[in-house]
Amino acid sequence: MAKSQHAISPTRAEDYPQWFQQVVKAADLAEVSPVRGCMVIKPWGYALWENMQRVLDGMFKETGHQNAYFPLFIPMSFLEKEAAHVEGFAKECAVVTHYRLEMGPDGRLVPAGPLEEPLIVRPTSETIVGAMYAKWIQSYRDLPILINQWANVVRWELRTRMFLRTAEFLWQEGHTAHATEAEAWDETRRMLGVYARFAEHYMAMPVIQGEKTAGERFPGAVSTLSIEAMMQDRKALQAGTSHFLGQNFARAQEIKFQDQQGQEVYAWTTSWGVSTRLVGALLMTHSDDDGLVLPPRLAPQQAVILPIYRDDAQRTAVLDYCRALQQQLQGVTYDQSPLRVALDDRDMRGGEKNWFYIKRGVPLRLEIGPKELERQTVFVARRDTGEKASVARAELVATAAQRLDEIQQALFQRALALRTAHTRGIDSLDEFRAFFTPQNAEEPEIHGGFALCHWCDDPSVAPVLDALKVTIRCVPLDGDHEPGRCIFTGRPSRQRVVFAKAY
RNA sequence: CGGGGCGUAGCGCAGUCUGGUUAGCGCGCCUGCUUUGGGAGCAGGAAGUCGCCAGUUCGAAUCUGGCCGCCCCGACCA
Repeated sequence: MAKSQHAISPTRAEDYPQWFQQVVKAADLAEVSPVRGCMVIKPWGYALWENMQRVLDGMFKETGHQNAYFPLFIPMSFLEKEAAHVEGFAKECAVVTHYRLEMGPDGRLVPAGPLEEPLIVRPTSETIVGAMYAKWIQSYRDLPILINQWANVVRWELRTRMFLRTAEFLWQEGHTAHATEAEAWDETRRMLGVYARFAEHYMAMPVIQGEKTAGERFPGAVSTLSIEAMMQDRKALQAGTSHFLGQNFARAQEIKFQDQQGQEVYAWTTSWGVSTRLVGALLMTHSDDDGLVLPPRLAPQQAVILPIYRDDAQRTAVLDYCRALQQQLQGVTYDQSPLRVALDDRDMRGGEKNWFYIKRGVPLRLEIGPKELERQTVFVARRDTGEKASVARAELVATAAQRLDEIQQALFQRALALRTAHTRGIDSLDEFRAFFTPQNAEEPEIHGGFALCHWCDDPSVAPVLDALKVTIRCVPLDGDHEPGRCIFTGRPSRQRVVFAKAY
């Protein structure tokens, strides 16, 4: 008996947040853990993250960075050093106050051995890294320091969603120190560029590079740059950030050095990061009502071979053909690596196995049965378009890389088309309100998008945005800088900024 | 942390208002047979301290109190 038309219920149009949860489940990416607010990342989800890590790590190294590792725990006093930083993170920190457990009178364990100074579990590592940099840097010759770490961090979020906001998450955080302001600014922009390139070239996710307004800035930063992407529900997702920290942390933590003139001066620092949120971003950019859709460059498996047979005789012949095909395809180079092609000979019904891979988003499914053996063909199904065709075996091997590349490009173009279709320059407050107001207030349908508007930093703007649940995503770095008038106050504006509802 | 909802088999639920034999159903799981090119059919089977603790009662999944957890909506956030 065939199930409903789509593998995922509800569909995107019916209930987008529920659809998201169902895709995570159907693709077996992760599940909620017994630990409040934390998720277990399952092998398929983790393999995806590993691919992201591998590519990003290569990009960081190409731009001169080295990996290191700093402690999970940070003395509480470290966090107090930078005023804005404390305020930003204090209310969401896990705090370690004891170092052992004892059996209580009721037979249950109770914390014992109070710590003299509580430790916090890092929500981010600027302070512990800065403390070390203060020791490592004495001379301008010690600069720049360009370090990245892959780590987990904890932010005690009140409301969590898998991959998008969990109490513990995996990320990388780059921390650099420079002799000059200009050099630190270059670094901040360079790493934002790395993120943008990764998002677009690997994730096939178009992004807007921009600068955050004061209200959205990282606590303690002078300036925060971000990449912003539009999800399929037209909401914005901040997918990566790069902070110019100025000398704020350097002053707070005495990161100083002697310059060429023998003067003692403070260093200029930056920090930048992306997290497992990128997995959520990838999901919401490409997936459909049948489950996950993966861009080939990041797919843990780029193709899967599905043997079809009735009896043992067929099984042997089909599997031989499949193994030979797998070997041939593994000899193909795609994105500078051998093509990742799996052969699934599990004893499972054909339809069920097919859906297994549809839901997991494998870009190409290659069905091999007696007919294919006879004709020396492969039955190829494309995940992104659903297109299916019988292709000569030799031709498939010859065009496999090109086919994956087509999928990669098609996904990017489709995402870009969605963003373009729902990005609009808006010049009046009425139109702005209409753009961000759903037709059905009870059950809001997918609506809105990115509004490009003139704006000025005036306190009267905030209540209007709050009422609509709209935020300023960023001031685009490469937007046209035509001047105009703020749609809220009528005052002069230097350029348009991006407004959207956001995750 | 405020408002609302929910905890019963691995998952999803019914039963609770109106206490009463052995707590059911669907999916999944196990075994067998038949099947197998888009989510199989039949037969048999395993699996539950009804979230936890206390109370009321001859008797509690059901009533009362407390606690814990999860989900949704707000405020906060990568």
